[in-house]
Amino acid sequence: MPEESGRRERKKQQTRQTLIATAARLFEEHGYEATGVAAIAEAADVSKRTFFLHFPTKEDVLLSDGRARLDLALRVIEDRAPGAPLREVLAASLAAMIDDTAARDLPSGMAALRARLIAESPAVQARVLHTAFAGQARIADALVDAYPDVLDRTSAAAVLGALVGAVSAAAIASLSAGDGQAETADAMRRAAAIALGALDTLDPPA
Amino acid sequence: MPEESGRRERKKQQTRQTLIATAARLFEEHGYEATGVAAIAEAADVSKRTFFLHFPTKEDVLLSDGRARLDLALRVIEDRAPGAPLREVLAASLAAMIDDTAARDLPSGMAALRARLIAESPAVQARVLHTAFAGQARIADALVDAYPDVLDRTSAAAVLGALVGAVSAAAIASLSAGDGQAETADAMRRAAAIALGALDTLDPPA
DNA sequence: TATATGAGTATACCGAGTGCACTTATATTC
DNA sequence: GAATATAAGTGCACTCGGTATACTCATATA
Repeated sequence: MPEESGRRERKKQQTRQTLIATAARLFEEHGYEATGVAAIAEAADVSKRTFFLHFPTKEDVLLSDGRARLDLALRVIEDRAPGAPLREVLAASLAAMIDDTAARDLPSGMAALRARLIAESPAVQARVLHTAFAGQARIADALVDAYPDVLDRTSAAAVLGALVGAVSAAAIASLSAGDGQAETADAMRRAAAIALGALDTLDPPA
Repeated sequence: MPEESGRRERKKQQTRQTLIATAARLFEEHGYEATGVAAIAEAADVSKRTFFLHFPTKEDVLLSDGRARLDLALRVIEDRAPGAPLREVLAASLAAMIDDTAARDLPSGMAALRARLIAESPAVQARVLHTAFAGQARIADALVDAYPDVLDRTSAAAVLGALVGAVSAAAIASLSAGDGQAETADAMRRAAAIALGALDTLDPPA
């Protein structure tokens, strides 16, 4: 599969990457609120309109890789072994996301920048929460499809809410405490383990 | 305690209530996005500037009673019996918030309107999540102060994240499924029970 | 009665985000 | 290879949420 790799697509991706890198740099230098979209576009040498062609809001330039991580989690659920227990699949799905975060997001420094900007700007905070919540709902739907006998929609939402809430709260707490990458990844894994305990209520382990 | 009840304060509160009622009516009639702050202020016969004197953002006119609910939860923690176990205090704190929601927020119709607007507008959704998250952080801090031996900041964040995440996800899922007040309150309580199971990891019950 | 205070006002302003009509580079078709 | 379709990017005018400033006026206080 050629995967859309013509010159046009490459240039589009390059514009996108330039915008992300430029925005990150400017946020780093002057803070989030003080950096306007017009300034980002100017520094990336594109029009303001082009920025919004790539990102629906100013905040989204910080969340570009979230969708990939969501697809990862959904694929783990879809490709589960037949008869695999809910708890196991959920743990694997979550682990895939955390591992990806540890492998890509944390080392790039993007996660740390994002954590700082979350603390600084309510707008960023709100958008991150909203994005996480939307992703969480999609995973919950996938789980209901996969385990219609074990989970109804509301329970699935509750379980996913607990997992995502625990992991993201732990990640933010750890990053704002100044922890390093390894400690943060570890905090996320511990939070996942704590929250997975909640599943025993629905689906007791042997 | 006289509680600031001069004529000036009464008029201020009246302006505030008028704004809330007017906003609710206009949102109801024309939808959230289609109702501008200028229109709300106009209909309430005050200037646009006055609206922002009472509410920091357009969304906040829908969330006026959230702070009271947070104070309720914090007070339960503060007034705990000496030696009361973490799990119990946390459950009581959460129950106080849910009960207050069921007793005041749901019957007033405000919760239902809010639920509809949450479904309709990402901006409202984001603001609700943000408010919930901010409250969650304050409760986590209070818990760390109350149980310094059991909880560090990251674990507290994880536990609270799990609880708040579970309850809000369940509430939103239930409301957008068209459930009534009683069903929604019940869904929130079940979600809380599920997430509280997670606590056994840290603080095993007898 | 004199004075301080704080709610509300009018106006001009900023920045995020959109609609629209346009150009231009790349892809496709004959 | 020329003709044509497509889609990325542009420029501009616009809406709307939110803020700054300098003001008026009612209420509270001394």
